[in-house]
Amino acid sequence: MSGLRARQKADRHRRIIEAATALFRESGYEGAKIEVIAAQAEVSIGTIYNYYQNKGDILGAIVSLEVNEVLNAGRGVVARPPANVGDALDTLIGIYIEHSLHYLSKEMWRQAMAISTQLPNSPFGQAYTALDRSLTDQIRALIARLQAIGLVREDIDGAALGELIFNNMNMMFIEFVKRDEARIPELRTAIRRQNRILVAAIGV
Amino acid sequence: MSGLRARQKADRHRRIIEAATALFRESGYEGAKIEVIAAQAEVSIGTIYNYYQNKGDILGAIVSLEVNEVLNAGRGVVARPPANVGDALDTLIGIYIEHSLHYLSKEMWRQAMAISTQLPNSPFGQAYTALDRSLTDQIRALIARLQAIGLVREDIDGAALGELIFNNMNMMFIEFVKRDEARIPELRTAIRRQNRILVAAIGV
DNA sequence: TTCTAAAATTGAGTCAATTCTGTTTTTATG
DNA sequence: CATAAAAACAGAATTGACTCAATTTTAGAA
Repeated sequence: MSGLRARQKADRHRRIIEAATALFRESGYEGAKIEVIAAQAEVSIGTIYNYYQNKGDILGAIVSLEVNEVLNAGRGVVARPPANVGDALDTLIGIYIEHSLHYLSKEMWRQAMAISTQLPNSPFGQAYTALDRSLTDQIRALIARLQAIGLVREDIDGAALGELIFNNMNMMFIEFVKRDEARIPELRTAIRRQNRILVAAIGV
Repeated sequence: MSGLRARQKADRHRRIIEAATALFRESGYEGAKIEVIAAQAEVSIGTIYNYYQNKGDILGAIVSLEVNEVLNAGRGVVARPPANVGDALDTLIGIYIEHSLHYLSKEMWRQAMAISTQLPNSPFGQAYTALDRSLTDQIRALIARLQAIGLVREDIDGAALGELIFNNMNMMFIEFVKRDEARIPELRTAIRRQNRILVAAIGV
């Protein structure tokens, strides 16, 4: 019987994530003390460290939820892309960016990104890299789809192009979260302008 | 007379940076305790914090040295670029990448990047952003030069293109420092492959 | 040379993440 | 239902970055 123990475990996980999400949003990542998260989740400090290797991993679990939602939303665009290369890219990237601040504040993103570079081999570091990879793959899938439809030249190196587009978008997003006053519409406009160069180069 | 006081100050700065560089390389950023840096530099803990706002700023000073060297080396390429768009980009990017591990280990880069996203408004965060900006500007200058020579089409949006190339390179470099086993030649090959798409699009 | 205000240094103390060890709870077995 | 091993928990102790009030050093005026 794996009953009680497993149930309690899942329950504690949930309580910790809920408490942390609330506190991160409320007081910021640094401001949310482990002691307080523990109290609000009704577990001890030791238990938190039994579930997560460090404070960053708690944030990591929250980031994963967000990115997986974004990936899901992106699937629809890849399946039925707008009938124009520029719009197709803009729509997919739009989904990524518009969703991005749904659960996570800019400060939470900054911390998450920082931790993922700081500790690339921690559970969260690896998970974050995998998420980036999934996003890159989704952009590549869109390009492949556009090639299949005949909107993008067949001789284009889709794998390299997908990386190029993702890397540029991601870097722009990093700069975006670094500046509290930066706004989404301007971010999207800037990325559109950059992608225009590519769109001109790859269209049939 | 600005003598003694200024001299001692410069001397202490130098000793702190020297001690920190050695210890960061030896024990890693986390492993290098402020207490030990202070002892090795023959100043007190408090003095270190009088010179630098936090541990990250010490690393920041070292990063600035490195990046400024790279920027200097890049000037030569911009002044007399190879007579071919692909080679010109590859040469400039080659300089950036080949220099990058001269003073800084991958671990130091990871920390520096992490801090710059984590605390974008700290002295170091701002300096790091400015350095990125300078590198972007240098790539833009190269493109402008190539346009002047007639190797790149005049109607290309040079500003956006420069960002695109820098952002992609930078993101590739971030992934590179995140993986200890990653090697420079493979990094350069991958970036060359990505840039090939652009080169094809922008050549006259 | 002597003296004083300003500048700089010092290191013990604070604070919060993480570790560690003893205790409690759960499970499985007879 | 008793019990021993395994798993999970608790929270006091540790650790290391950073602060701050007291002390020392320097500059330069008298």
